[in-house]
Order: sequence, then structure tokens, then C-alpha cells
Amino acid sequence: MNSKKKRRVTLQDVAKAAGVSRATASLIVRGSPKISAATREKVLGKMNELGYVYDRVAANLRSKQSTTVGLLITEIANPFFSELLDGITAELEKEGYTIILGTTSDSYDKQERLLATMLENRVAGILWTPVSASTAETTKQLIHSQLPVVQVGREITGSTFDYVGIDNRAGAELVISYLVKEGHRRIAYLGGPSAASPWRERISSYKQALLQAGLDVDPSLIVESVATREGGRMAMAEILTRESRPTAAFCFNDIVAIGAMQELKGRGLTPGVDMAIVGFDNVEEASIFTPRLTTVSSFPRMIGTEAAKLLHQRIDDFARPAERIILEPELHIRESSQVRL
Amino acid sequence: MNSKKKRRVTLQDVAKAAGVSRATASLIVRGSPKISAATREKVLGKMNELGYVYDRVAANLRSKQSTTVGLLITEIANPFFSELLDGITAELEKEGYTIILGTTSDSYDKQERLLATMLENRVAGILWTPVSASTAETTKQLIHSQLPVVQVGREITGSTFDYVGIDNRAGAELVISYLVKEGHRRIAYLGGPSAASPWRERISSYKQALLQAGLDVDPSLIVESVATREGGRMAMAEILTRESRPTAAFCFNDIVAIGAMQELKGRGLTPGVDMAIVGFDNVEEASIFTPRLTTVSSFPRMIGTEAAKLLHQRIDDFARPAERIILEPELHIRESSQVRL
DNA sequence: TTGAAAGCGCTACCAA
DNA sequence: TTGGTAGCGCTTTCAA
Repeated sequence: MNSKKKRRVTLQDVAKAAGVSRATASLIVRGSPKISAATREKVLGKMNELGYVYDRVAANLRSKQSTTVGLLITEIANPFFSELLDGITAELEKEGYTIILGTTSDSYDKQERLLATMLENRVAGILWTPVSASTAETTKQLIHSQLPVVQVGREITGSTFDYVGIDNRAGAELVISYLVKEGHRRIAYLGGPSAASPWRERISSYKQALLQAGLDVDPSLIVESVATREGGRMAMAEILTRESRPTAAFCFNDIVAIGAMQELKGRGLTPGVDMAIVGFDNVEEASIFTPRLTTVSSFPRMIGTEAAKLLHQRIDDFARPAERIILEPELHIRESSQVRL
Repeated sequence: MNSKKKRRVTLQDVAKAAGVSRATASLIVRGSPKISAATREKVLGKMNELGYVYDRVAANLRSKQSTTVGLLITEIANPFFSELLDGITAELEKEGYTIILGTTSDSYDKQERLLATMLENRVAGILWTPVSASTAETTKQLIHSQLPVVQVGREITGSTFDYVGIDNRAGAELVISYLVKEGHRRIAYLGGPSAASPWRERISSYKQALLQAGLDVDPSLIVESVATREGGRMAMAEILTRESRPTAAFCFNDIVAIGAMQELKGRGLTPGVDMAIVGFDNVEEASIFTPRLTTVSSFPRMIGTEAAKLLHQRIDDFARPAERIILEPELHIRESSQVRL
């Protein structure tokens, strides 16, 4: 730290310069109406003159308040999360909160560290996408801290925090019934970390929809991976080794789907001709890729906005009943799934 | 706020429970070696038992320190910025800083508000991409506050803060000399906000490179726009109205280039056949689009990492001379520019 | 409407 | 090595 930094101008300094008490000056910075216009003018003038900067840290300490919220997200690079982040920050900033950001890279330890830091920094609440390895222990600590918590996009099994997400089961159901209607009988499920709640919800609905259509669930058509393009490539590579190839692949998300399509292209196969590919999320890349990707909207920006609103409400009233906001997905049929069987 | 929230456990409480003084307990939480193992054990045990959470806000107030840095970025949705953000947060978290995030949407007022908030929150330093409308006045205020400041990707003209960015002039030079070598004589410059420093650096180099190649600079081939896909579409639409069409377009960034290519496709023209398209940044989409986009790497993640390191150094030593780190761009030749003239 | 005094939770400083 | 006291910059409370 720099040693001969100018001393910060305090409210005390301003008060003395203006010839009023500290308390009066304090009321003025907070815009209290009980101060005469003349005094206010005089004090505000001095503040400007001295270059006074309000010390919110000290104020929050004294008043036991906090205008800061913690935001914990797994990764930024995935456009689903960057759009989510965009929605969250826009709403939180509008509501006047200051945001402390942390990224976990889906690591349990990093999540623990970041949560601890946020608690130490007296955040008023936490908005997060819990890492897939989160446990009941994680939940317990947060509950014990009595902090407003909203889960976004993913949830810890058995937790009772507010939650905003997409209806993953309905989304998978839309996809499978569409593919079945198109005549597909062998539909793979590709990519994604099985520890995350969306993965489990989607696959459970995938299986159920297959059974309802009178089809078997073939475990060899289910390939897990990390939720990246590279993961998509690897999952597709593996599925292509099966003796009897699937005619369609439902991918965990758009990024995985794009990786899968790249793998197909790399082998001289054409997505949308040799195999139907469907994604999930409807990120921007989905409509930019050739062929354009059939996918399900999961409205990350709207999820972010709703989650931020929910956190605001919970901070206002900690005792209110837990709320779950589940958005309805929409299927977007594009060229990647138009296979003639 | 919830009214009957449990009182926070303080160091005082811990000290009393353990039968030591507050000062001793304080030394222990900070890991001082001057405490006997027995006392330490006893106190740490009590902390656990009582569920003590360190109050960094109070500690920072007292010690006049700060472990928080402000991060101000124009937008998250553009992959250039999300990759930049990724690089910055990874490095800052590694260095132990807590990050306050703000997004400006390139709005001057929002930037002012967010900067004020960060100052009020006693950040130890600021890492930012100044909005394009930033002025000398903005600079003056920050200098007056004596805060460590690092500019990322963009800089305010005449400012003397540390800066990390790409060599925009070299990047534009690479592109134009390549296109000229390919035989292009009419090369458009599309998209981007002319108020931002990268835009000005690139166009100045574009003009110079044309002149050096013995070509004229035709102002009707320069179309400004917002730096979005939509902006790219509009810029392309406009350039197509020119009586004598350009054979190549150098776009402000990849997002603009993709918009421009979509506009071409929408009119039945083929990028890479009917017109050569070159972007800037080399974001992931660039190699996903068909045709794959010829572009210049601007290494946002690395810029982020370097900027975070620089801020760390400046916080350590405020008096050190201002540093400028300019990364060398690389041209990636792909299909979008392979036009047979 | 304004002022004086106390104290938020912590660290700094000095004494023991 | 440990403890007592003062005080970071602000808000709160009560009195004037």
C-alpha cells in the first residue's frame, strides 16, 4: 500500500468546515428532509469543495446494513451463463445493489472459499448457481448463517432456498416427442455433467418420454461429458462407435450440440442429414451455426432478472415462504434436425 | 430487513468465551505466530463452536485497508468481453481480491454512478474499459481520488493510467496488407463506435495501409455502427447501396463481421465468394460460423490476466511509472476471405 | 432543527 | 505472549 496517501476527507471534516455537527452532516448526506435549506446548501457546498466521498463501508458497519450482494456463477465463457450474468447484473444494479462476483469453475473448494469471503464481506444476500458437487452440508452452513439465498438455473437436492430455472423436464419432453414424431427410434442423450440438477431432470424426462412412446431406453446411447464444445465432440465420437448408430442426438446444451456437430462434420457427416441434432438453451451461436441448431429456449437473461427480483424480495422479508419460479421452455425447430429417415 | 435476525458473533464474544482478551483473539484470526499453541487451539475451538464469522468490513475500516477491487466493463454479452472478464476474474481471485462488478452498457452516466459507488465502497483499485464517451473530466476525478487504475482494451485519450490492450494499428495493418496482396482495391471499413480508441486506431491504420499500397481512401466505404450483430447487418446493408461495391470488408470486430455475413447471406450473396470479410478479435464464433471467419486474434483472456497483474502491482506501489502492455495481434486466414477476383 | 455522546466490530499501540 | 485503551467513519439516540 502507498504510505503517503492523502487522508480521506470525513464527515467530521465537512461538519467542522461548515460549522455544524457531525450528526447534521450525516443527515444531509442521507437526504433527510428535516434540515433547513440554508444549512443543507452550506454543507453540500463544503462537501464539494473538500472532495468528500461517502464511506459506505463505515456507514454499513454502524447501521448493520448492507447494500452488497454476492453473485456466484460456475463459468463466464459459456454464453448461457454470460447471458444469465447479464440479466442478473442489470436488475441488481437497477435495484441499487453492489455486486460481488465470484466464479467457481464448478469446483467445490472454490465455492466454499468464495462463499466464506462473501460472508466475511457482509453481503446482504447471495445469488448463485451451486456447483454440481454441492452437498447438504453446504446448504446447512448457509441456512445457519441466516442469509437470503436464491439458486439460479441449478439447485441443490433437498434445499429449501428460492429457485429460478427452466422446466427441464418439459424441455426434454418437447424435444423427444418432436423427434419421435419425426420417426426417430434411436435417440442418443449426449454430454453434460450428471451431477448437475438440470442434467438429471432432462435425462429423467428423456427416458420417460421414450418409454411413453413405446421405445426402449438404451443405456449405450447415453454418454456423459463435460459441458463444453470439446465434451460434445468426444461424446459424439464415442456414440459413433456404437454398432447400431442413433439417428438423432439430444444434447445437454447448445455448446455440446455444436461440438457434436463439428465432430460429425470432421468425419464427413452432415448434421441435419446424417443425424438429427438438438440442443438446449438457444444461445446466440445456435442460430449462427450451419446448419442452424434446433434447440429449446431456456431464457437465461429472464432467469437472471427473475432471480435478482426474488433475492430483493427475500432480503426485504426473510420470513416469506420459499418461492420457485419455473419458466416454460420453447422448442425452436431449425435445420439441424430435419433428417429424412 | 428481517428484524429478529441473530446477532452476529463477534470477536469479543469469542474472546470472552475463551477467557482471553479481544486483542489476543484478533491476533489469532490473523494467524499471528506470537500466540502460544495452547491459546490458539482454545480460541479457534470456541470460534468453531460459536460459529464465528470474521468481519472483514470492520477490519478494513479499522486498518484502512481494502481487499476489494472494482471491475467496470461495458457489456457482458459480447464474447470478447466475457473472455476478458474471465481472464480478469481468474487472476484477481488467485491474488486474493474480492471483485465488485459493474457493467456500463457504454453509458457515461452509468459509468459515473458505478465509479462513485466503487469509491464509496473503498475499493483498493479499479480495472476498467472506459466508456467511449469518457472525458478528461472523468480522468481528473479518478486521479484526484489517488486510486490505482488500470485501463483494459480501451483508453481515454491523454490519460496516464496503466493500460493493457492489443496493438490495433498492427492488427489493421495485417488485415489490409493481406487483402491488398490478394488483389483487393476497394476495401470497406464496417461498424463500431468511432468514439472508442480501438476504432480510431484501427481506422487510422486502415487508411495509412491503403495509402501505402497506393490506393485511395474512399470515405463512402467507411460505415460506422454499434458494435453488435445488428450493427454489422446495417452497415453491410448500407455499403451494398454504393454504386461501386467494395470487394472486401474489414469489420470492426467479429460480432460485426458475423452480422455483415448474415446480411450478405440474407441477400443471396456468399461471404468469401461475393465479398471477402475479415473480422477482429478471434472470438469462438469466428471459427464456428460458415464460412469460417478470417480475423485477427486480440487475446482478450490474456489482456485480462495482464491487466489484473498490473493492477496488483500498482496497488502495491502507487508511485511506480505508468506501464503500457500492448499485445501483438495474429492474423488467422480462413474461408471468409478467400475470394477469387 | 441541531448537537453531544455512545458504539458498530475490528486493529493499533503501548504496557505488563 | 497477553491485555487494556483508543479510535477507524459513520449512524443512532436522546436531549436541547
